[in-house]
Amino acid sequence: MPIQDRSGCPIASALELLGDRWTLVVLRDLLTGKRTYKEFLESPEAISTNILADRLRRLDEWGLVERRLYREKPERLAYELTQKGADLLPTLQALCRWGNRYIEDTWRPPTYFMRDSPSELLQRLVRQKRVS
Amino acid sequence: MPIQDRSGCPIASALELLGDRWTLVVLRDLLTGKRTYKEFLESPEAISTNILADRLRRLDEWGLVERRLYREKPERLAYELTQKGADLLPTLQALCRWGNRYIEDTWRPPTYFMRDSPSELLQRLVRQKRVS
DNA sequence: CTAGTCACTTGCAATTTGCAAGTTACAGCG
DNA sequence: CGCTGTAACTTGCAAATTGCAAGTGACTAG
Repeated sequence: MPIQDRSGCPIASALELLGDRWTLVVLRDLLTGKRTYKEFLESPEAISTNILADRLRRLDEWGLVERRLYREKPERLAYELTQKGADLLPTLQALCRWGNRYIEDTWRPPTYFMRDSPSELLQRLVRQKRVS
Repeated sequence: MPIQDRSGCPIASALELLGDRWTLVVLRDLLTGKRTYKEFLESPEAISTNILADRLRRLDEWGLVERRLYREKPERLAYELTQKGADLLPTLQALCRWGNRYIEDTWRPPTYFMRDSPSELLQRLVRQKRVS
């Protein structure tokens, strides 16, 4: 639970949700096509299960993702980015550019990740979902 | 102290330094002309003194700021952004745009903050320092 | 009937945070 | 000289958050 900020600063306010070690990593995964709890767990950063559940709950509460059953029996659910969530793409792109420039041995993300607009990327994710 | 990440992801790696509630708020202050410990403390978010000292130490260790005595007797020091630090401006700009769009009652930052390139802003800060 | 998968939750120790108070080094005033 | 004030911290400690391991419930496949 974050401190209530209410300074009115858009940056400080955004950090109430995003200002921790994991939330933006989950966002990165969502923006590169991951959709299930299991897929997030498989990322190389090895987030622990309770933290992941908590961050997904908060992303849902803030309206950056929506939970959607993609199969019943057995119940399986996917987390899908909303426009609000996808609109953090430019922030992640900028952060990524900085990381690539200043931190050694960081890999380059997929081309589409650095090139697409939030809406284009959202479309890409919808198409990908159809295929799988 | 952050977990050593070493996933190689530029985003996750950058979050080793930046992924907390306060570091980017201090960066925001630096990018809008604040330079001393006292000035950071006066920001409306009310960071506590031990956290501020720790974050400034880490920003220094990572090379995003440099400590500089601007007066001896009594010793007074200022924190000055390096190019590496100033190059986070695009990330903060993007985050700011997102905050203004999606979080209610957030104020608009100064025009130059949203318009300048990192180098232009750095120049602006140097000029400002001369005047004060 | 047994083992396996997915999506979690629970318990608990270790770390980090936030708050208050204290410290050091000097300056200015009477 | 003694006192108050300021800048830039540090220290102590309680409270909150994190990380790790183990457990749970619903179902499926063999």
